[in-house]
Amino acid sequence: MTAAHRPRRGRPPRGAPQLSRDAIAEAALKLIDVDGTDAVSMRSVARVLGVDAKSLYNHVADKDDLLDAVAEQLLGSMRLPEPVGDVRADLLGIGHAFRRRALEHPRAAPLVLTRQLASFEGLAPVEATLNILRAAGCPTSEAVHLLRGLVATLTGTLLREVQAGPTYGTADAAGIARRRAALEHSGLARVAEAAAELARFDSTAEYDFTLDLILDAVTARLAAYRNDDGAGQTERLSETPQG
Amino acid sequence: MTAAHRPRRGRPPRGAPQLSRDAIAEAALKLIDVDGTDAVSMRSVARVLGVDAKSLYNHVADKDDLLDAVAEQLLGSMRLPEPVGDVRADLLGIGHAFRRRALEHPRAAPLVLTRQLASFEGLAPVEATLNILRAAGCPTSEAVHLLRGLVATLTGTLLREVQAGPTYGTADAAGIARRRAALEHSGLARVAEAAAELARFDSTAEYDFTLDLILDAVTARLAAYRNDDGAGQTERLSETPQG
DNA sequence: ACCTGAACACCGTTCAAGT
DNA sequence: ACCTGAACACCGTTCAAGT
Repeated sequence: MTAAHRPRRGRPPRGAPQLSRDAIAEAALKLIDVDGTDAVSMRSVARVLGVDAKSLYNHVADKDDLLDAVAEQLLGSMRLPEPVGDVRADLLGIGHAFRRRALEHPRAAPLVLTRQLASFEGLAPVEATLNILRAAGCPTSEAVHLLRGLVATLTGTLLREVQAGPTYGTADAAGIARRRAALEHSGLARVAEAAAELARFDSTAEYDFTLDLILDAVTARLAAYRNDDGAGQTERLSETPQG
Repeated sequence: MTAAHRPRRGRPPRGAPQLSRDAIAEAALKLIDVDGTDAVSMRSVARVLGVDAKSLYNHVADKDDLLDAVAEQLLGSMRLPEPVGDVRADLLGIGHAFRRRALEHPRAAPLVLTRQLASFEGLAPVEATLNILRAAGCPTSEAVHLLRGLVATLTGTLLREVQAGPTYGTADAAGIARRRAALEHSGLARVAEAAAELARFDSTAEYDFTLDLILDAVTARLAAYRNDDGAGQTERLSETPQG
């Protein structure tokens, strides 16, 4: 056995893939896309990178931090549509951008939707949303509450969609029939009555419905704030807004 | 060493805690409440029950099924308030019941909010919600969509709350000041402007705001369906409803 | 500065063997 | 029917030692 055949030691000679937080996140994402979050281990990620598992600790604090890195990368690289000046259309645009992103990496999406990210990777969507709400005449404090309501609704909707997976969709006729039968025999009157509707799930239609629902509420609030013109608020607008 | 001091073999002699899916779920919940979901392992749960880890496989299929059992137990034992006949108040009641439950076991809540439960443990809240919506004159199909919108919003809101934990609350003045400063220097105009509001988080106020927001939308839809009187719908109501 | 060998204290799960 | 011993193929992470 020559030296070349023995496992390397020290820094890689040359041409070896540079290890970095981003490269590690990318390798982990690749594993998640194929085999799910459970397939991520320090060892499996290292294997993808052709490196020893312990080397990762030079770039991420621990496994949790590695998963944060994946979530940050997904959230940070998200592209938002240009606002057109209509509140409803612009918020809808952000909502759809989120969904598009989530569906590009459905198995990684729960990471983004579920983790409490301490970094500032996710601030671009926040800025965009606040901008739309503020331009529509919403005081800062209310804008933050509405933002949080929107985020919660998007989170819940997307989380359900990506976790339901392709099995709970509209395609699997046999599964739908089975669920429907079970619901009809649940002994619960309303559930039985709605069995046909409960058994099937069109995720796009459901997403659009829920987004429409919450945007009804948001735009109604915006109209109310505009009529009030901030009465009783400490926050004031410096100029008459509206895009 | 006498026989009594050697580890047992075969079924426990007597008085030993009966192993069961419920007992296992309960033991796991105890661990989660104290040390979080990560503290759950087949071995740690078995230790709580004074039993070998492999014995658990006689009552749960695997670790995933064990966690499902915890989620089912939490969801199944939830008590819902009696409806009073007012849609908004009754839906609010269900929302608050969910939150109360989640806050009783904050570290276990993500399990319930996140898992795709195949069992029928969670149907009671579904029945209750459908009943409220149907009694208010909502056709079955729309009722299911509204139900899903409500669930998504509650899920997203509660998930954020339990995951934020006590550190991201209103109590930690130093943390708020730190976050605020960071947001002010983010380089994003709207984020900086709203830094004070973004840095703090009153979970009860936020929950109430979001629930209020979505209920505005739901009640507006109900009013619209009532005026339409189901025009263009295949679903019809057998009697004039409204509680 | 970045990598690895050796090592530690864990995991989930199978399967045959006990009672 | 329900339990365990022995065993397998894994984990995350530390720390000293290499280059």
